[in-house]
Amino acid sequence: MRSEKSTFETLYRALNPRQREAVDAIEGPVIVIAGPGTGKTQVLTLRIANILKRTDVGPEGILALTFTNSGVAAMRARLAEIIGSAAYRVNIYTFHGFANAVIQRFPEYFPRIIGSHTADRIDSLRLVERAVLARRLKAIKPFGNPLYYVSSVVKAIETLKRENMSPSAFAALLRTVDRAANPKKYERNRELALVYRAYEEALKRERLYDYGDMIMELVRVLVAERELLLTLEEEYQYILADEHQDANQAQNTILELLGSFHDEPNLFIVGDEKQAIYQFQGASLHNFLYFTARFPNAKIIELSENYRSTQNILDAAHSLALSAKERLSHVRLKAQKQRRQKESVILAPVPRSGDEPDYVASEVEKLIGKGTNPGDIAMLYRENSDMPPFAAALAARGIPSVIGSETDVLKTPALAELLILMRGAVHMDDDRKLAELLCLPLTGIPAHLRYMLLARAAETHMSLYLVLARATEPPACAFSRRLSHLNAVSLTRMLPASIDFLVNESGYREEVIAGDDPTGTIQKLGDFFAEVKRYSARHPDHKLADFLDYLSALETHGLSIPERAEGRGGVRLMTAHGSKGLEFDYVFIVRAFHGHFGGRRVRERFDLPMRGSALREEIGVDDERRLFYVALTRSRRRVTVSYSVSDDNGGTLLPSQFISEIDSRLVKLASIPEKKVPQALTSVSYQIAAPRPVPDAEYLKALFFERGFSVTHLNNYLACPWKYFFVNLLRIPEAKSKHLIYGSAMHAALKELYDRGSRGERVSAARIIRIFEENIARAPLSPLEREEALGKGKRSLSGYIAQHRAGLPKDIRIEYAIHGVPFPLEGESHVVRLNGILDRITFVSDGVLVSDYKTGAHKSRNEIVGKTKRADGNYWRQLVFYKLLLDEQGTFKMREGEIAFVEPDEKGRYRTERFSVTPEDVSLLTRTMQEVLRAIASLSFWDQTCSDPDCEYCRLAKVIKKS
DNA sequence: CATATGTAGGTTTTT
DNA sequence: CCTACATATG
Ligand SMILES: Nc1ncnc2c1ncn2[C@@H]1O[C@H](COP(=O)(O)OP(=O)(O)OP(=O)(O)O)[C@@H](O)[C@H]1O
Ligand SMILES: [Mg+2]
Repeated sequence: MRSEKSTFETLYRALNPRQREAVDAIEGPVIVIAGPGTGKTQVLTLRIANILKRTDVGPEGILALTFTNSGVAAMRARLAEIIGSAAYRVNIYTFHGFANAVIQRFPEYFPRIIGSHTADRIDSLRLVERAVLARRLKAIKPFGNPLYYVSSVVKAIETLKRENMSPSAFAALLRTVDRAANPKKYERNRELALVYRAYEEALKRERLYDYGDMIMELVRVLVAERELLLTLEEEYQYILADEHQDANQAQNTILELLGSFHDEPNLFIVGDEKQAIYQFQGASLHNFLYFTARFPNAKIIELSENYRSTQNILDAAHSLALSAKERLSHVRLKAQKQRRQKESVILAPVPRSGDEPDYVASEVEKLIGKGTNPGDIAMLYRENSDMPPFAAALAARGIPSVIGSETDVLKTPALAELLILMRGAVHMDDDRKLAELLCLPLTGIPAHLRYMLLARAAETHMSLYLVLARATEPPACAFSRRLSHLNAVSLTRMLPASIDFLVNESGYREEVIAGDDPTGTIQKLGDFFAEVKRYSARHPDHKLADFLDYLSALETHGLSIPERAEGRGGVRLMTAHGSKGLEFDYVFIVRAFHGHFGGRRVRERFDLPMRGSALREEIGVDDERRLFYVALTRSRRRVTVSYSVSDDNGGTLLPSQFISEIDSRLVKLASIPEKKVPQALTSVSYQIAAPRPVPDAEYLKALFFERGFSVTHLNNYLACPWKYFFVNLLRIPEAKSKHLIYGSAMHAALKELYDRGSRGERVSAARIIRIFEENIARAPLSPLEREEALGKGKRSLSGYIAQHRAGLPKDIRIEYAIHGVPFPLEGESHVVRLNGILDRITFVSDGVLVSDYKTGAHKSRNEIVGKTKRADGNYWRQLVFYKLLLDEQGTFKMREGEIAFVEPDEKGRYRTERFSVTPEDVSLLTRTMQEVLRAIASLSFWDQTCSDPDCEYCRLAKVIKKS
C-alpha cells in the first residue's frame, strides 16, 4: 500500500495537456493516434488508474486488450508500478487469451468447442501432415519430400480462417477461378481445399480448436447470442486496446461488439499506424479509419511530444518514414529539451563478415564499462536465426544476456542424451535407435565392445538387439538385462512414471550430476519436465512412445521446447518485432544489410484467390520499413545500425535501403578498428590443441584398414567426418529410406535395359518396367507410398526408354566392380584398399566411357563439378575416383565420364552431362585422399565437428567422446 | 528483345 | 521443391 497515490499523482502531474485530456476522458470513445514514445501506453495505464480512482468500478470491470503476450506483460508491469497489486485483478489479455477465457467461462455457448483443448501449432501441423500422407495428392505432395508443403498449408489455412472462409466457401470460390490461367497454382489451391476440409474434420474429431477458431467462434457467438454479449458488456465497463494498429478485422469486430449496446461506449483505442508491423498476419491498416467512421463523435487525440528519444533519433526516424509510399500522417515529433544531444544515430559497416557480432559486443562492453546497466541495452535483429552469434559474442566477453528468441532445450547435450535413452528404451528393436543408445556411457559398455557388437550385427545380418541379447561379454549381458527392464517399464507405465524411471534408474541422473554444468542441465530438465506435464495433462492415456512421436514431430517441423528465459538484468536480444512497445537507452540494430532487413524476397506458396495482389510488393517494402522504424524508435540515447560489408564467401553486401533513406546529416559513421585476433581466442585454441588419447584407437585403425575405402566413404567424410565414422566405418544401422529403395529398383531396371540392348535383343518397355515394379513390390513401403513410387518410376522409365532405345550401346559392362585397388598411405606401412562399382562402362575407341545413373532431380554442370555455392562436388569426385580406380587397375583407359539423370527435366528431356577427367584432376583427388585417409588412420578428426550445428552424427560423437 | 538456363534463397506472431 | 532474379543465348 505504500505510495500508490503519490506515484499516480506524480506521473499524472508530469503529463502534458493533451495526455491529461486522454487520461481524464474516461467516458465515451477515445482514440489516441500518436507516434512512438509519446506516452500512449503511459496514458493508457494512467487512465486505468484514473478509472479506479474516480469511479466505483473495480479492477475486474476493466478490460485491456493488446496483441502480444509481451505487450500484456509490459502493460501489467507498468500498471503494477502505479496501482500495485490491484494490477493483477485488471483483465489484461491478448485477443486470443481473452477469447479463450470467455470460452472457458461460458462453455455452454460454444458447442463446437465444448470439451475441447486448444490446438497449438504442432497439433495443426500433425493433423495436416496426416491428411496429406493419407491422400492421393500431386501438386502439394512432392515425391521427394511429401511433407514439403505442410507448414505452408497450415499457414494458408490460418489465412483462410482469418478471412472467415470455410472449406466449402473456399472450394466454391475456387470454382470461379479459371484453371487455364495458371494450372499449377490452381491445382495447389484445389488440393489445399481438400486438405483444409480434412483438417477441419480432424479438429472436430480430435476435439481440438485452433487459434483461428478462438477468434472466429467468439465473433460468431457474440453476434448470435445477445445474452452472452449483454453479460460481457455489463461486466466490462471500460475497454482499452493498446498497439491497435496490429489488430485484424475480426479483432476489431470483437471490440466493436463489446461496446455495441451504447452509442458512445467507453472504448479507448491507442496505436500508431506508422508502427504497423503485423500485416502479414492479417492486421488491417485501416483500423483507425474504421473506428473514426464507426464512432464519429469519438474524441481523437494526437500527441507529438516525445519523452523517449533524442531529437536526432526522432528526426532520423521521421526522415525514414517520409520515404514510405503510403500517405500516413507524419508529424515531426519533438524531443524534451534536455534530450538534444548529437551523434545518436551511428552507422557501423563492419569490414569482414563474422566480425560484426564481436564488434557489437565490444561496443556493448564499452557502455557497460562506463556504467550502463546491461538491461538498458538491446540488440535487435530481423529474424530469430540471426541471434546465436551475437549471444555467443556477448558470452565470450562475459556479458550477461536475456534472449527473447526461443532456444531449444532438446538441443542441449544432456537432453539430447535423454532423448537417445528414451528412444532406445522404447524402440529397442529399431537397430538405429539401439545403436545410438549403446553409445551412451551409462550403458557401461566399453568402446571396443560397442564397436564389436555393431560389427557383429552388420556381418551376421542379425538385429542388433539379438546380437546384444546373445553376447557373452559380461558388460553386454548386464546391459541387456537392464535394457529389458527399461523397455518393459517404458511400454507399460504412464508417461510421467516412465520418464521418472528412466531418469532415476538408468544411471542418467548420476551422469547429469557428475557432468559439466549440473545446475544448468537441471534447469533445462525442469523445462523439459514441464513440457511432459503439459503433454500428459492433455493426453492422459498416452505412453512414452506417443510422447516420442510428438517430440519427433517438433523436430521435423523445426519447433522447440522453449527454455525459460534466464533472469533479468542482461543485455536484451530480440527480434525487431518483439521490441514493439519497449524502450532501451542503447539499441543495436544488427545485420541491417540489403536482402535481409529490407529488400527481402517474398515467396508465397499458395496464391489464394481472394485478396487483391496488385500492390503486394510495395506493401512489403513499406511493412519492412515500418519494422525498421519501430526498431529505431526503441532507443532513448543512441542507436547503432550495423552490417557487414562482405558475406561469408567474400561477396559484397549492401547496407539496408532504409539506412540511406535516413537523412544522412543525422547519421555518423563509426570508426571501426582493424580487427586484431583477440588474445583470449588464441589461448582457447591452444587448449583444444592438446588432444586426449582416443580410446581403442588401435581397434578402430585395424577396422579402417580392413574395411577399405570407396568414393561414398570419401564424400561422407568430406561432408562430416563423423558421418563417415558411424555410417561407413562402424556401419551403424540406417533406416532404409524410400529414396534408396526407389534408386535401387531403378538401377535394376536400367541394368536390364542395357543388358538387352547390348545383346541386340528387342527392348520391351513393359518388361523393363516390370523389373522395376517387382523390386518396388518387395520393398517395405506403405501401400500409398508404393503406389506413388510406382507411378513416378513408370513415368520416368518409359520416357527414358523412349529417348534412349534407338541408340543403346552394344559393347558395355554393367555394374563393373573394382575391388582392393591398393592405395599407399604416406608415412604408413599399410595400404588402404579402394573399392567401387561403376554403373556402366561403354567401350569406345581406345578406352571406355564411364556412366553413373542418378535418380534425383538433374543438376547443372557447374553444380556437378562443385562450382556453385550449394554444390558439394560429390558427383564430380565420383567420376574422378573412378578414373583413379581404372588407372590403377590398368585394364581400361577412361576417356570420359558422364552423369546420366533418370528423371526428366521440366521439359521432359533426360539429361546426360559428360566430362573428360584429366590426370591433374586425378592427382588433385589423390592429394585430398592422402589427407583424408591419414586423418582417418590417425583418428585426428576426433576433436572436429562438421559445419552443420544440428548434425546428428556430430551429436552422437559428443556422446561417445564422454565415455 | 524474347526465351532459356543457372543460381541462391527460403520470416515476423498468436494459447 | 519452388520461385525470383541474373545472366546467357538466339
Ligand atoms: N508526460 C511525460 N513525462 C515524462 N515522461 C513521460 C511522459 N509521458 C510518457 N513518458 C515516458 O516516455 C516513455 C515512452 O512512453 P510510452 O512507452 O508510453 O510511449 P508509447 O507512445 O506507448 O510508445 P510506443 O509507440 O513505442 O509504444 C516512457 O518511458 C514513459 O514513462
Ligand atoms: Mg506503447
